[in-house]
Amino acid sequence: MKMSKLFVQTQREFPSDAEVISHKMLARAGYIRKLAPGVYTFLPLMWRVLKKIENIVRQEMDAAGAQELLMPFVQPKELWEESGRWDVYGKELMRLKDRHNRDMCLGPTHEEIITSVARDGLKSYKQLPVNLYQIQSKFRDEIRPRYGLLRGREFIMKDAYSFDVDEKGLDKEYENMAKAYTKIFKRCGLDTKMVQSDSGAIGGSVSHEFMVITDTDAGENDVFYCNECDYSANSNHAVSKLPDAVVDGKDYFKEKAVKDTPNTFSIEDLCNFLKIPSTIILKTLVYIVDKKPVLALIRADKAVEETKLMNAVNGNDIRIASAAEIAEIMENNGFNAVPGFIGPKGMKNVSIIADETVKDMKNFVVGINETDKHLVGANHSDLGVELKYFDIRLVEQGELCPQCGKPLFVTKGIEVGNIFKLGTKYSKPMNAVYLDENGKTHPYIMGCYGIGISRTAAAAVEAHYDDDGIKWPLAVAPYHVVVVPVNINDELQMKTAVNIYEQLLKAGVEAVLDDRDERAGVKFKDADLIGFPFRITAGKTLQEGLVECKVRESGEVTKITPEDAVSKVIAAVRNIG
RNA sequence: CGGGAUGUAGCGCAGCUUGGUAGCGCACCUCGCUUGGGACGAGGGGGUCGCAGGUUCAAAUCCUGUCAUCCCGACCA
Repeated sequence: MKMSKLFVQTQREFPSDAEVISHKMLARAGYIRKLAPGVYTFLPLMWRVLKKIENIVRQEMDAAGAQELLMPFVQPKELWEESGRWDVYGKELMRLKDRHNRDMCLGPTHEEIITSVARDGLKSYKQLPVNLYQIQSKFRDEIRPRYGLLRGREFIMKDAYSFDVDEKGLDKEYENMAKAYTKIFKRCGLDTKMVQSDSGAIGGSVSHEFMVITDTDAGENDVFYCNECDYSANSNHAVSKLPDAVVDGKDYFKEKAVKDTPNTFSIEDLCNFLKIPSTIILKTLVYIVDKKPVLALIRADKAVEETKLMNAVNGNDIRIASAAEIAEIMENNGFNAVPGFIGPKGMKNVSIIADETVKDMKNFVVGINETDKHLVGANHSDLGVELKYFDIRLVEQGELCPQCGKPLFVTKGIEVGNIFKLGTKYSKPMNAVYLDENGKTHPYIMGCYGIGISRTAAAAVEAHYDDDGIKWPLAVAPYHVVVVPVNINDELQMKTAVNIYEQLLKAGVEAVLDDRDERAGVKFKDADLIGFPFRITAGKTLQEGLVECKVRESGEVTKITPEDAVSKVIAAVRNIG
């Protein structure tokens, strides 16, 4: 490809609406163009990158025994009603009507479709196991798309679905996919960590996420990990042992008493007023889960992890209650306390979920639904309710690994892949069954496995860049090399460059010839920004019969003969396959 | 949906306070000059100033409404 004809417009400045590195770089270097929030055109360079990633995914999925197909993007409501998700998926599911007023939706994921495909085709245990996948645009109407390709509404995803006769088969395929995923990301130039996670709207029992750990602020997930053993988990799923699990307020309170605690609306106020540590306060938070009130009880120095709380009550949607909602809930229970003084005592018609940290508290401080008062020196028998304990706590760095007891660390991660054990979550309600050797029907045991293709591309940028631009890993770069004649009016330079370019093309290397009548600085800046892994420059060193070969990743520059430059690049490209 | 901000050429911005019919840099076209890290000079093309009302002789500018976008919180590949 000749640079003069390549459809790319680099920008001298970063777009003002970009926040994270990958978005800034991809927009400035002419890879993407925004059409609407979270909706981007993939310009030719971007499309080449995405196709490279797709091909790596394809090769590894095929090698792992999966078969590619392509399902419809627009889906009828009926299937979603069969699985029960039409009502619970929420606003991320883009719903629309066709001309006959039939309800449809844009596919955010394809469990329903693949399950219906499977039940029509997979009738016998002899046909199982099967793993089917597709690479396709998905649409999720995210509340707030941001970070460019990292959180688009329309994005490219590889989604695979496995069907087995039993759990054992699923476990095996799950392992198989985990291995394939690690390989895929490695080939894309990304080191990933496989972490335990919550299974969210997709559902199922076990799930893991593949996280790219970056030092940029683009990582949206907190990942907790242990340096001593293999434990790692997303913050929405991480568990830990508390270093100081048993707390007793007996040093502060000799006996149980109701105390005046005026204007202590926050835990901090209360600590200051009573001159006590927050560890001996029982904190009560009011949440709304699926429109119903839930009280969350937790030791006050710890925070509630909302996903865990939601799961504790089998909910789909959670948010903290507004002041007005709290007032209404209090009124329904015959109280009028304001936030800061709320507690479980006397609360009816609300779910009360206590974190495990509450279990070992003694002689603590708790709200009793009276404004400006707290009960101090309280114990569980004073709460007037039998508590149900769950782990709803947000883990913090420094807490101890649940497996080996060593301190946990936290880091930011970009989730590029996710694997789930679905079990019969879809096959059962959708009556997707096979016949065993005795002629008995059983629902398939399913798994599903996603990779964000466009997100992986963005993550690759987050992991490989410098001040001058992108440093694509060779395997996913839009082109392998740019050949730069410094001055196209210099006959020797131009002839040498064209010669190198043609040799590279002949050898199957993806090369660009920068044949633009631009000054050297412009060409070099563009080459760095776009991120060609190699740059071969035909310039003044030709007087010694040499060209320059620059490696973008390391910045290393060598003066070598044109022949050596060609062989060097060819060798590198052959090396990635 | 709550909190904050912004809409002026493909990109980045000024002009608005104090109304007088739109400007700068980059990019684009032409010519000259230049050719190893985003040169320079001259000339040129491109904008119903988000949209709709209103005030006024006159609105990018003032008023009202509306739409959109971006950032911070609840979603997820």
